[in-house]
Amino acid sequence: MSKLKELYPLTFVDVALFCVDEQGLRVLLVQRALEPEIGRWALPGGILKPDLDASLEAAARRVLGTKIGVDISHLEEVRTFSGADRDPRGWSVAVLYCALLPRDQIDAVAKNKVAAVDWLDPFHIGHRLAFDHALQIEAALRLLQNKVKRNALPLHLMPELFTLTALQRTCEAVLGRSMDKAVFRRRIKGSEDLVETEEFELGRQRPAQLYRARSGFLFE
Amino acid sequence: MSKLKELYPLTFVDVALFCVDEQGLRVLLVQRALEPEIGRWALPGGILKPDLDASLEAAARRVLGTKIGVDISHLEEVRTFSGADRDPRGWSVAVLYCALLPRDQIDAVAKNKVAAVDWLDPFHIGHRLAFDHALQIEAALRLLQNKVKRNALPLHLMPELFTLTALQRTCEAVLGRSMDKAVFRRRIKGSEDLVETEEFELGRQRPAQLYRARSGFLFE
DNA sequence: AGAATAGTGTCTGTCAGACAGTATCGC
DNA sequence: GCGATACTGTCTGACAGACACTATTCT
Repeated sequence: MSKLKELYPLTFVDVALFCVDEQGLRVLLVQRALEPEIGRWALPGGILKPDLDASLEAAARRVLGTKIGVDISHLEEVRTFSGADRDPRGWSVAVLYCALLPRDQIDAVAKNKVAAVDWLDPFHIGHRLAFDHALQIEAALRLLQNKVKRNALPLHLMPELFTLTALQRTCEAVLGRSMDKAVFRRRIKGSEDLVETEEFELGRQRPAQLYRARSGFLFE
Repeated sequence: MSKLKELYPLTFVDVALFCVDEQGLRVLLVQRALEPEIGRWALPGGILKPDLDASLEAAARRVLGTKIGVDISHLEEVRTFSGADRDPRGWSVAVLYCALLPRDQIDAVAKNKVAAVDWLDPFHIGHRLAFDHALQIEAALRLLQNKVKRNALPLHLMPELFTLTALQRTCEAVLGRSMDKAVFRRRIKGSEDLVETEEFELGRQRPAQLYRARSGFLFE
């Protein structure tokens, strides 16, 4: 078996699942129930199973389903992490994926097969994480921020119907800075992915028009 | 052994090595000397060897050295390709890297351990390629183009000293379209990575000032 | 002088940032 | 009316595209 490890790397998939709540941007972490790094917080992840998985992306989707009970359509590869030292079990490859969860489905996360799950601020993780997962979160966060900087709309983070102000708050949460309202609206008005509805969100003030994402929209 | 294949994927690294010659942008392909896909053209690549390689990127660097005798400092991961069907030897993962070769080192390519090597136009590959390498070239090309579109300067493609016109021709070769000279110069004048020299390239016409890349520059 | 290429000046439209203004609700 | 939030108008500076212009070499 030790001979095997010299020939075949262990292959993992890890997922950085982001959402936005009242506190801002959040990333899902799970507390490890097994060695190695037992008790430490980590990104949800698992071993690639060639007999079960059609691809690495499919493996990531399976892991999200079995470990935390969520079904995410939109997964994007971030990059790989590899080497002999990143996991005590041996030479390993981890392929990191980034995923976004709509803010009205935050509570849908179950905790199958893990000790605990929690949403944490990716800008200030309070824990010392397992393996190289602090690095992984940083890489996923940067990918997400770069896309939003390039005017991609993170509509996967929004509920079915949302106001433009809510969308702006979401982009601000991702970037970690506030934006000018008029500038933001002017920029996104041209987007094909944004569909106006006839509905309004009522509140204590002037009602805000509701929008929805175009079906089949991409986060690009 | 067949049991093994159900547990461990084969892990490959492939490299799309680009250069620019008089014809425009080129990508390096090698003709396979072994089964599977013997005789077909493919990107240079090889199996990850955990006992030799410190990381996937190191593996890519080793493959470039042993197969075609070039030593490339700058490697960038593009993405992974995976699944049961992409290689007849079994469930596999291929991690694709992109690399750039200076135009004055084009002839440095040797052909160790492969039947033949050739530089081909990545926009119009004439051959039917091995595995999913046509897809891989497309992905690497898009990465390269996107960086140049975002005003990154592909200085790794340039020789030690070069004129601004030569740099523009290189960018045009990458993008596959021509650019306005004044616009191009205005844009790159602000770049920290571009260092003016006192030397000039003499020719049949007005001499052109020579530039060099700042040492430690990044392609971003 | 003329050809050829290096390099610059300028007009125009577009868009981001900043900020103030108007509109429409609940109370 | 007042507070609060939605939404819009406008000024300004930066920059891209287009294109014409000047500069410097060789023959």
